[in-house]
Amino acid sequence: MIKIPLKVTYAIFATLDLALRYGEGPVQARTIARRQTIPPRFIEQVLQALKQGGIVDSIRGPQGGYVLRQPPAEVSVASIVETMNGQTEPETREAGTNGRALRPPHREALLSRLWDRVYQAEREILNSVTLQSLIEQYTELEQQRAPMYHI
Amino acid sequence: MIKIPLKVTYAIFATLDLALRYGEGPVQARTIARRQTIPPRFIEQVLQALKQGGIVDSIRGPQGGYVLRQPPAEVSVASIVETMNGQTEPETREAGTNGRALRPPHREALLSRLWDRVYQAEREILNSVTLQSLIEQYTELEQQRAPMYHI
DNA sequence: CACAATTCCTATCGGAAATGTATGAATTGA
DNA sequence: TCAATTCATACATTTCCGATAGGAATTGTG
Repeated sequence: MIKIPLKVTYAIFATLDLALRYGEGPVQARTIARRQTIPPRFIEQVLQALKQGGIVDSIRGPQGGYVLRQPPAEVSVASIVETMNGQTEPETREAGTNGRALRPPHREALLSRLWDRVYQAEREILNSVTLQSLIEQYTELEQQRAPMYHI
Repeated sequence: MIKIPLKVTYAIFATLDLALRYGEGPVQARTIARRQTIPPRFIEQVLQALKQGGIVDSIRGPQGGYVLRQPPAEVSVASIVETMNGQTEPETREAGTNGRALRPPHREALLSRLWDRVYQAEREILNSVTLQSLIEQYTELEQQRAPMYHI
């Protein structure tokens, strides 16, 4: 029931792709797009945002591409989500001041306290998950599927 | 950073308005709209949704209106939020199946697990808050503002 | 029964946001 | 110099959200 923008999902898969090749030099946007089935021209914008957020670095020119700025264990999903969300805020519309007659001021405060608690809980969870732990979970799942193939 | 639809805020204030008059007979949509500064024609839709969700009951005809279906202590904010969110789902679009080349199936599972955890945490918080407790918090805040006036 | 008050149903609309496409400029290794 | 790549920006399309509108259905009251 939670609404996760596609943009965020793309960003996680893209950084996950980079995490799997961490230390092996830059990966091109096109390559990530192909492997992760993300629209090629769209992923550029996602990577731009991730660069602005300090998640990835970029190398221009031939053989250029993108690399994770920090090792996968240092990159929390929270930082990715926050980066992708906090992108576009042209005007902080103040909902509630649209007409006249502001209700008692506490009315608004009541709910923002509640939303704050929810947001806080969300952040704690996403902060505890890193690209590294995601990869580990992933390989676990893979092994459950085809168990002991390597023995 | 969390995006709470106005619809949800309206729904909470509307039910809160009903909670304050619980047991005193139906309240008309127009009355709630005026008191809570909500667009009159819009609140009808909100109340419709709340009715579909089993939160309120409606009485038609003159002197009709809306009433809470259960006492305020029994109505959790979670039930209101879920009712208002789960409204419009024409088709559960499966992101990722749009072209060809499904990625390894676990890739999707990985994230849905994560979102599930987040959603779960949110639900636990919202489940612990009822209209009754909101009212109590509200009057507490009011008394802090103008303390001891009644002594 | 007639009437008016109310809920109920459904369509529509404008603007904003999300998603995706397009074009070309800037950078840089070879 | 050239080609591969990122970078910047604008544009198009679709979907969602908040809101408005018109009238149908229900029902208490005189």
